[in-house]
Amino acid sequence: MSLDPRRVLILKDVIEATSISGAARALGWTQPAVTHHIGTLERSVGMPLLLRRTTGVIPTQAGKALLAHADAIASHLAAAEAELEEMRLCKAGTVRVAAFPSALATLIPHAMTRIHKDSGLKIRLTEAEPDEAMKLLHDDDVDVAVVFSYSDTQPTDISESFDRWTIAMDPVALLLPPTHPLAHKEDLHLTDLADDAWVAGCPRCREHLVSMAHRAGFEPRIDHETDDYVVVQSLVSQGLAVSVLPMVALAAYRNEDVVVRDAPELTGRRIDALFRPGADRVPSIAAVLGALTNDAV
Amino acid sequence: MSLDPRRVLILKDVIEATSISGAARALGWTQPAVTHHIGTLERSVGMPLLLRRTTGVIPTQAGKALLAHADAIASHLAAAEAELEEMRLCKAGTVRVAAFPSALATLIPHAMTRIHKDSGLKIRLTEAEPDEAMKLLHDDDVDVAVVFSYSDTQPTDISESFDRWTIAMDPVALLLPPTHPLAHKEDLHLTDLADDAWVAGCPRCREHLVSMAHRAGFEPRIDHETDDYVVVQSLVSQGLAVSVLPMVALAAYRNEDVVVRDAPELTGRRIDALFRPGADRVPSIAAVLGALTNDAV
DNA sequence: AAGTGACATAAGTGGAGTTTATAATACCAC
DNA sequence: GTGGTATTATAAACTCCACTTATGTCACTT
Repeated sequence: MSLDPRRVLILKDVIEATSISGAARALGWTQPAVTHHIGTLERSVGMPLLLRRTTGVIPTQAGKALLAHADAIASHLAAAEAELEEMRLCKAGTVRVAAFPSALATLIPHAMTRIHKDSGLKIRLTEAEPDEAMKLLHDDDVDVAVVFSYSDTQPTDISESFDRWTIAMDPVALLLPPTHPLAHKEDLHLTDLADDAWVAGCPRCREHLVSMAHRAGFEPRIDHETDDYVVVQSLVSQGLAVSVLPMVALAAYRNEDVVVRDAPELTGRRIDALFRPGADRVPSIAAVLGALTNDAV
Repeated sequence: MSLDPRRVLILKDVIEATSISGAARALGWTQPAVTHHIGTLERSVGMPLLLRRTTGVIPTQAGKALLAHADAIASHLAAAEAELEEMRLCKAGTVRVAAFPSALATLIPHAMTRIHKDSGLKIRLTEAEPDEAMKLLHDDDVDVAVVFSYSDTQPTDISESFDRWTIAMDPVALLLPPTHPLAHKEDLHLTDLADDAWVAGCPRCREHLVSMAHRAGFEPRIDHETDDYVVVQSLVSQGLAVSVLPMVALAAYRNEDVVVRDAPELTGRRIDALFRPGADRVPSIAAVLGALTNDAV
């Protein structure tokens, strides 16, 4: 027969109180209740654990042996309780976050300083483009994936399997070389740049660019490709091409030799924090999500 | 709120089964029962411990933390169970026995070899005269006290506070020098030795001797006193006195130059194994008691 | 001898814990 | 797609465990 851990702990109380009724008082119970527990415990081990005296009880050898283990069990329970309490207060624990580069340069640092200020949470950051970040999330390599998505791209099946908190809407801006003839044209439209050379970013961004161009009525001539927003601005500043970049990327790095313009045809992207369904009820993860959304400007 | 150790162990089962229903099957329960336990456990710690998927569950960080402690608790429970099982089967444990010298020389060795043969029990022996042995028992310095008592001495209050198993009745015999005129007299009575010099043993034995003599109608002349049964026989063999000794003492050592006789007035002593009340239900102690009583001839 | 505090036992009761039944959801095979 | 089979949660009913109350006994104390 198997030992009931609760009764083992009751035995510990009894031995420490040196009497059954003493333990009962300490537990806020009546004496027969404790007597009954000890009785069933003894029946389950098949021998007496206590010798009854009119002055109280004294443990047998078996009782002493069991007491030693009971102490260990009680310690572990107490330690677990303390640890969980710390977690509940976000004093401990690590939340693993994956984010795309420009978010890592802008949104995340704000959120991290806020979290460090009012909790003891540790954050482990991983740089990853959205698709990779979602894979990390799926494989339980991260707890939160900060991703972006364009409204004109189909949501992938994997991205749908997560819950999301939307952090921010991130508008997209046009980038022109200062020397570009239309750099300062009023009422600038996308079609004005139908014949220009373009720099495209990552596959998703390229797709978004093409999609916007199609809606405006032309096929963009994409001469260069890079997902590095510093390189994009560098190419533009030297007059080699025009391009688009999200404002968050521009907030992360801004080349002064680039003219930033808006155009009515431009559609933005949405920045989401993804997490495994239900994970937002875990306090530490909720704290990170909260810090991220509050930081949105 | 305090953690219920049973539920912590259930959580361990669930995580190891990777699903609630899997754990329920393993436990021989239904799935809602386990769901309920996990639910109350989560409520008691104030945060989710598991993330629910349709394919099963995966532990949160808090769940993993608790799992670590659950493993430790389960180990301790298993270890305790194994240890107690060994004790129950008398494969382990130590029984501390106090006994008077002649018992230590005769009864105890027989019992010990028997115990060593069919159990792994360890025995720790202490030599002690009855009064001292009872004090050791009272102070929990030994588990069993092998003592003797004469029917004509009042039981002390302390000896009454123990339970006892009677090991043997030990008759007492007369010791005469071979040169004694009555050494081979038929129909020998105690009064025949009313004018002889006597050797008396320990205080109890002396009391017993005097008591027997009084009943026979004389006051014995006690010239020598020693509680060493070798010395007693040595004195008798050299014709310095007559004496009485229990048969167990004679079995331990027998001086061939002493004549051993019976007499109708002689009353024997009882040899008991004393133990704290209830201790005979402890298997290891019961084994020792059993070996002692079975050895009685 | 009465009082006190220990333990055990019996009987009654309330609630914790379990089962049965049902529903929702996701995945897999056909 | 659709049916079958996983998983989960939830509601309601029932069982039995684990308490309490009440009582008895024993030992020590006054």
